[in-house]
Formats: sequence, structure tokens, C-alpha cells
Amino acid sequence: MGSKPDQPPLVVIVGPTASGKSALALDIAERWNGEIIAADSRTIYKGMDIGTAKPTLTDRDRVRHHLIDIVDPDQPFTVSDFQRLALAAITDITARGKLPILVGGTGLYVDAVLFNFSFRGASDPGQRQKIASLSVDELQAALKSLGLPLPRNERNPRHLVRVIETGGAPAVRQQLRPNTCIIGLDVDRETLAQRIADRVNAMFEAGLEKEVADLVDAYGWERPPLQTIGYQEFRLYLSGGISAQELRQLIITHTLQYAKRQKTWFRRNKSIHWISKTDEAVALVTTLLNK
RNA sequence: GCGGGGUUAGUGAAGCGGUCAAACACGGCUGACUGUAAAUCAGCUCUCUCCGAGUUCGGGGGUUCGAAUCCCUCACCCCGCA
Repeated sequence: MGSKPDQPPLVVIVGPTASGKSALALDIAERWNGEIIAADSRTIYKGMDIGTAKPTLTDRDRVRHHLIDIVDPDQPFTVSDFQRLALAAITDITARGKLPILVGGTGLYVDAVLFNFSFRGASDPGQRQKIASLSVDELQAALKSLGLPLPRNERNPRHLVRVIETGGAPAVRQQLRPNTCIIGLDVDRETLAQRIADRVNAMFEAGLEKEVADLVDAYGWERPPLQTIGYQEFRLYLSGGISAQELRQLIITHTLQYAKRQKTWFRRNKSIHWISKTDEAVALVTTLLNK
């Protein structure tokens, strides 16, 4: 089902963590009667509120949010699921005469919607478990014997596994979705570092440790959602490996590193309008809607 | 004051006569990444006129063809005896 000639307007807000995406999205939503779709691989999970800086109930009361709290941490969820649900949400919001606003820091999720990725087939859980236990060298050897090419990230076990699962089918993407305005929040290094440190400290004050403990009680450490920054570090701390002080610093460091990866991802999308002030976003959205 | 141990690149830490600009880890920088993506993976990280060259291993002085590695000495840190 290719893209239709006339797509309804879509506002997209991206940027590194703690850059102010949520606040800007709320602002724009209230100004133009919009609804927010979270493009975030962690806020989809129930019970992960503090550590993911999930929009508060108050915020969600002000503006309707989609794709938050939609699965339990022990349920599998993939980009493909996200794409399907996000596209449905856009259709739904538009049908009700409102403006859809896609907001998030998970670059892959955002791009799956913006470029209408065609995915290449799910993995068979049984087979996945078997091949995922192979070493990088074994995976490469397996690809060779199957006559499949190595992926670009040839030492990345996850990518190697996927090549096997898809039989080496190429990735397919379309042109950028028409009628879409992508706003990127640009925050200088020092400011972002400060905001991240403040946010992490606030998370501890808000009861992060208890949230983590509850999740671990319910699901254990092995589930993918528990590999989230702000949660995974507690494993070391709780086993006595690091002090409370070091724990906090480690989470801050990991968050900073994550923010850098996000910037790298978004940097290559030349369609993003990078801004640093709200007025610039308002101007961009105004232009989009007046077309 | 005497005896013993220590001082290595941003940090931690190997090295203990040549193959050392110096392992490894962390941190930092750059980048990749379409069904685990807040995941995962890669390159770079003393300096320069950067296929080569020049300064490093607490300071200074020696030994040696050759020293981060041995000796002397000074400084600082830790432990033991006073």
C-alpha cells in the first residue's frame, strides 16, 4: 500500500534525550489542537515511568498521548509493531480533525514511519534463540556457508542474526512522507549535560530505586526493557559492585552517551529543521499547515 | 629517624634491559545501524610538515651499543619499626 498522493499534515519532533521534545510537543499540541504519538521504545512499557521520563498523567490529561503504556515489560515489541500502530494513530487522529504530532528519540522508530520502511519478515522465536547463542565468528561462518553477504556492521551479532533470518533481503524505504515537517531540537553540549544530570537526580528523588525493584521483582533482569539506561545500572549497584554515588554517575554517563548516538542518527536526515527556540517551531508548523 | 612498597598517557592499570609511543579497561571523539534500537557494532584517542619523524613512562644524574625497565640522588604517597 504505497503512500497516497495526499498525506495529511504531520509534525515530527526529534532530538536527543532531555532536549525538551515533550515540552515543545505539548506546546504545539495545545496551540493547534493536536495529539501526541510517542516514538519512544521505552515509554511504550507499563510500569516504566520515572526512569524513562515518561510524560506525566497531568501532561497526558492536557493533551492526548498515543502509544504510551501499551505493553507489559515481558511482552515482545518491535519497530514493526510500532510502525503499524503509529500509522494507525496518525490516521485516527487525522480522521477526528486533529493534528498528529510524532515525538520521540528512537530514531529507528521515527524513520520507520517517515520513510515507510518495508520490513523483511519476523524472526522465529525458536530459531532466534538457537542462532543468537552463536559467537560472532560462528555467525559469520554460517553466513558464508549460506552464501549470504556480511552486513555493514559485520561484527554486530544482532545484525548478523538478522541477515540469517531474512536470507539477506535488502532493506527498502520510500521517500520522505509528503506534508511532513520534521523539527529537531538542538541543544548545546554543556546545557544538555546539565539537563541530563538534573534529570537523573530528579529521577532518584522521585523514587527510581523502588520502580526498578518492583520491575525486577515482577520480571527479573533478563527482559529487554530492563536493559534500559537508568534501570540496568542498578544490577551492579544492588550486587554491591558500585556505590550509590557511582550508580548515579554511571547513569548520567550512559545517558550522555545515548544522547550522542541519537544525535548521530538524526544528523544524517537532511530533512530535519534544527531549531533552538520555540518560536522557530511555531513558524515551521504554521508554514506546514498553511500549505 | 630507620626499614619496606609505590610514582606509567584524561582516569584506572599492565610492562620490569632491546620486538615500547608503551597491553588492557574506562572515559572522550567520529561513525554505522529496517522486526532486541535507551540495544548492538566499528574506527580514532602523546605531538607534528602524520606512508615518516619528534618528544614521553615523578625530577635530576649515571651504567649500557640500547632503559619505562638497572644504579645513585631529590620530591611526594602508602605500610612497618621508632
